[in-house]
Amino acid sequence: MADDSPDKLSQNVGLKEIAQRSGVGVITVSRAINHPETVAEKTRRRIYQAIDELGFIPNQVAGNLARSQARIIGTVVPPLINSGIAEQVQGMSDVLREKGFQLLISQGEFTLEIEESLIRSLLGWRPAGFILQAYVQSEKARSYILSRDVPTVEISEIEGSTPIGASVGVSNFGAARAMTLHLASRGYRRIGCISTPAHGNDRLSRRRLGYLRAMEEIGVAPVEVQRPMTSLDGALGLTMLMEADPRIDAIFCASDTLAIGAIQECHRRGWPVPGRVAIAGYGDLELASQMFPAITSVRIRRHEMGQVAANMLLDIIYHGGNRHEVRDMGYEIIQRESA
Amino acid sequence: MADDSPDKLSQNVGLKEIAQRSGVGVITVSRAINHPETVAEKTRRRIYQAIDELGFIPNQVAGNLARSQARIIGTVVPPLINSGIAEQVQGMSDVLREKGFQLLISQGEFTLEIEESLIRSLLGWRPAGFILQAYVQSEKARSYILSRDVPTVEISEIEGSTPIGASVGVSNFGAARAMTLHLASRGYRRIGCISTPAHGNDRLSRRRLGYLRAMEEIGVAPVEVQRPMTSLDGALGLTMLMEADPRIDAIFCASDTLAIGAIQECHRRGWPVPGRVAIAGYGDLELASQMFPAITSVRIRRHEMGQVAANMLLDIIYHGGNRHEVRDMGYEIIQRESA
DNA sequence: CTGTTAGCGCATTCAG
DNA sequence: CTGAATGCGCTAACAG
Repeated sequence: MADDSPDKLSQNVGLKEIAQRSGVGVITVSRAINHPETVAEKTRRRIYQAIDELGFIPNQVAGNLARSQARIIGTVVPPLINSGIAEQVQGMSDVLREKGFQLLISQGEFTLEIEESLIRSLLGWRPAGFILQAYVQSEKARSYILSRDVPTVEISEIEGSTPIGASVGVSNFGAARAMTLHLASRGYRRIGCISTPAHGNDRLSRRRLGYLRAMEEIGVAPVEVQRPMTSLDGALGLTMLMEADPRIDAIFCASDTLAIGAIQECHRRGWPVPGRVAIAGYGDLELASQMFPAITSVRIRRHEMGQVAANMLLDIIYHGGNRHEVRDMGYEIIQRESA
Repeated sequence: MADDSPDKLSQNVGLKEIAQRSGVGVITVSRAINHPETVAEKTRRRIYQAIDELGFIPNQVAGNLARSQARIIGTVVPPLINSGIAEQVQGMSDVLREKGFQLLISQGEFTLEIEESLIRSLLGWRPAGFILQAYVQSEKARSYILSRDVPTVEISEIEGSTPIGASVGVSNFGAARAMTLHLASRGYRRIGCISTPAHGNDRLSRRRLGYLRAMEEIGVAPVEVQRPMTSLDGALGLTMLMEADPRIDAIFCASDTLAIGAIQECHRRGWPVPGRVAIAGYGDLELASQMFPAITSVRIRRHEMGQVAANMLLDIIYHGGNRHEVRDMGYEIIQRESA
């Protein structure tokens, strides 16, 4: 019989079994799978048939060990909740899947220490690349990545500190400044700001700085408050701001979620928006356009950003693309009703 | 010299190098890493020091090949946007990370065909388990998983069709029915429904059925419309519903996002909520409690659900836990202002 | 407590 | 176009 080890379960099929069954060597099977064009049509068909009959699924772990580099992209993302991050991940997932890469993901609000250990364990899988959400603050984690020379793309603030590798993003600073100036150009003077404290030097803090810069430019004293990024905090932020200075006539919120919360608070108070106070957001969530009043916001093409990041990475991996390319995705001020 | 291959880059450190440097055999190093308690304190310290000095990160690909099962959990999730799925993923990620497992994720809106190929490639990594978002419709994909005998937990409708393995979730049917009856108990009679078409027999369609059942029970003809799950569709849905029957006095929305959209549409029309029409949601997003009016909704403990799923899976993997456990996480009707 | 001997399943040399 | 040997880096047994 062809089966020389009766103990073997039929599910433990490997290249060898396929090879036997189709009367070729293992390597030919391997080739038929990875480089089909190098195998004769006829042989290939026989092999495919055997694969199908035995329900063979190549062991990626073994394959990638032999190749000594895994078709895996590591990624570390902040909590996806209440933010557009999910769209970025979607974008990444879309293109990577198509190219046969898997996404190894770690999600959460991390301390520097955990971040380090995360990067370490990701590195343990010898990933072909990293896509990071501008989240690598720890010097140690950075040096790990650098020393292994793993191609890396950061989705981040475009003007921030030196990226590890390539990066794609928008100028959060510029966008926030532009939005603030936009409010000023529409006649608002006392513009307040609700921003979210950043865990380090990341994109969120840049939005605040953009606001501050704009206020400096228009020569009005800033009034600001920092709150976590929930709609509850948007409401609280508005309250705090109005207490600090009742004459505030517009508020720039560093995220749409905050803006939504602030607007609801205005409704509760019976304040017309933008009649009593104008509210602008950031991020242009789907919800923003549907709110009453519709929220003036900054549009970021997040899904596309994820796709671009993945493509840049693949370009580096496969074609030796520029490891330090910086791609500015730009932003767009969407003028609606709330400001 | 200790270094007998000068060509080797210092980054290509393996167990062997660590072993040499600390004067022990490779296996001892391996043990010091994986089963520290089986190695003498003193030896261990020497090994750790060497690891540190050389910046060694164990190759998981090799390790898992040897172990012939990867410390990887595969997962397939629908688009995370506009849903509570992100929280579930967060919950899973939290516990898996702690236990040294990595999460291999595929995200998207998949056809049966793509779903199959996804499961196949996930299987290629010989994952220790799967956590699926009730998304495996294809018979072929199911049989793949079954035949490899991979421990699986589905986060899903608790009363749906037979799960592949264990499952955790809530009765979407029951919750939707309960909410509808709740509305009835508050005096609403002509209750409409905006639900989202499901890609198959999943939790979304169960919500619709729960609504339908409740209407049958209270003896009122249902009025329903099906729309995608965006806030725009919530607004459109309300419009369509009111056109179909202007006497509708309450609407059950199969998601909070829809409910938010519907409420905004009411605002635009100058309709008081719940004065003109009451609106109830499902899911209890953070936003729901902050809206004006605050949205009456069904609370699902999604983060916890993710954690429970991960823990059930680990229990199966490590302690031979019940492979077909069904855990009902329950739901809670949160009465607020909108209905 | 530690080391030696064998693979894990596949892909990359080389020949044929 | 195909095949046979060799090794990817680590871990599981068994010995010592």
